[in-house]
Amino acid sequence: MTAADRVYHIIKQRILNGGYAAGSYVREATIGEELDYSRTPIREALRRLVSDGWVEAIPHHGARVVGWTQHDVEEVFELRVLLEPQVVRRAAKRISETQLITLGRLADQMERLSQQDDERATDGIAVLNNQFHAELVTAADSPRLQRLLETIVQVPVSRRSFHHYTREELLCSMQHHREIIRALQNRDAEWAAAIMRAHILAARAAQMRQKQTTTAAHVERQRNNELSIS
Amino acid sequence: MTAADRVYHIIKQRILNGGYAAGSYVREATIGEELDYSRTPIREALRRLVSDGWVEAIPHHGARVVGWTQHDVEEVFELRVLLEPQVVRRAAKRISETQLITLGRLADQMERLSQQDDERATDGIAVLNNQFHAELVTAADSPRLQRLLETIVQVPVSRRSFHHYTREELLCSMQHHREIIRALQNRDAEWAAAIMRAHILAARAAQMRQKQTTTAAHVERQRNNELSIS
DNA sequence: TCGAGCATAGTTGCATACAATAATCATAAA
DNA sequence: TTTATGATTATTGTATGCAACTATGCTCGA
Repeated sequence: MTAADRVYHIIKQRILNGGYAAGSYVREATIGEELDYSRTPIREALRRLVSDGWVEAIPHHGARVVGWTQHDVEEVFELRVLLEPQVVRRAAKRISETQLITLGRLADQMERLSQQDDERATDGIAVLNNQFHAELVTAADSPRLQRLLETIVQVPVSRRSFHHYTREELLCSMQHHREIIRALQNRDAEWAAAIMRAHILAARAAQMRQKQTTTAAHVERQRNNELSIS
Repeated sequence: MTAADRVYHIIKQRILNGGYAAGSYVREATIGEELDYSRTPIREALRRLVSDGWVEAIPHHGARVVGWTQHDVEEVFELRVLLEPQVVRRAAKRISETQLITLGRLADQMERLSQQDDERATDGIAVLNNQFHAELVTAADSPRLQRLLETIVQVPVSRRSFHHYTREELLCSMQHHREIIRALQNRDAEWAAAIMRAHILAARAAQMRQKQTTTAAHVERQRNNELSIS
């Protein structure tokens, strides 16, 4: 792993953790001294973050961390509703028995965790859920589709959403996973796609609802029409 | 415009023109001396080309120009069939009168050119067609959707396809443009999406057919399962 | 004759110094 | 008081030299 790779991941992590606030500038020299790298790998990392859409390059003024508005989140869901069903449509024709077993195991674990009701369990579910979707993307076997999804589905956004699910929504989501697996076992592309579509639309609904119930701590952000991403 | 920008465009152009063959390496030092830049802007340009998907970075071995297989083309069409209808679905709700007029003018010009039947006219149609689609993307007003399309729709591929249309296919394509405009005038998102879907599937059919009718000059490429991109 | 290991060459990866550019602030004139 | 203009400063953009790494070919041993 090169220095540029390391710097890339460090900065990305900081953006996700809120270490760098939206709108703030990431200076090449500043972070370079802090991490004890020269500006060269920092520059490369920032360029990659720009093309990933995490920061925007202001010519001769630096790299600014982008802010997420409610509108951005809606845009992403609109695209996920198109692309994620396509993932399972392809997966239905290509998935292996081994992959189906893996998906089943992930669904088992998620269901077990969803019995409990604490923060740690929810975190666990979020991780497993990401693995579930990653396995589906692998089974879909389309590098371009994978890249498009990686481009738009910023992990923290979808991950955070789990924390705002009601108990009912959580169970519904678990049901979806089971049904997706059944559809894939039957090699039924359209069935799988239909459930995945519902799965994403349900996630969107939860996210949209959360939009309303903002705590006082987020008032400033709301004023700027921005969202916490971590 | 910075040196890195210039280098980026030069290399990209050369890849499109066939100056750099698929599979060949673009050496930082070599092209640096040739264009009389240091390696730094060259590196940056190559990194951008990597993230655009034009070249792939082999660690410690250089940037290799990627080759397009028939399979890649199919993958792209599969995604365009999803995304381009979404463009007009959004555009139907947002497009302005001015933009509708612009689209109408572009359709006029394309139809006029399609009366003729020489290479230059076909080139002209290709350019106008790109403008037509670009106008639709603008009207859709979704930066992310725009970025995804720019990522996957490599202009030369779709552009070349026009040259392989039969007379009938060309007229059909012109009809599609007209009907898309009518659907947008009626603010009918699903009508517009349906026609756009047909439009892309028709383009795919033409492309797939062309796969069969390869000239002797392309035998070597065919042997490697690669396609001309320019 | 085959394989393992080592040397070497060629390429990218990184650091540092310098150049260029644009924003900001102060100052002066209208 | 406001605006324009120029100096200054902060920041990115570029060049160059050196370091690190990988692949390749050669040599030596089995």
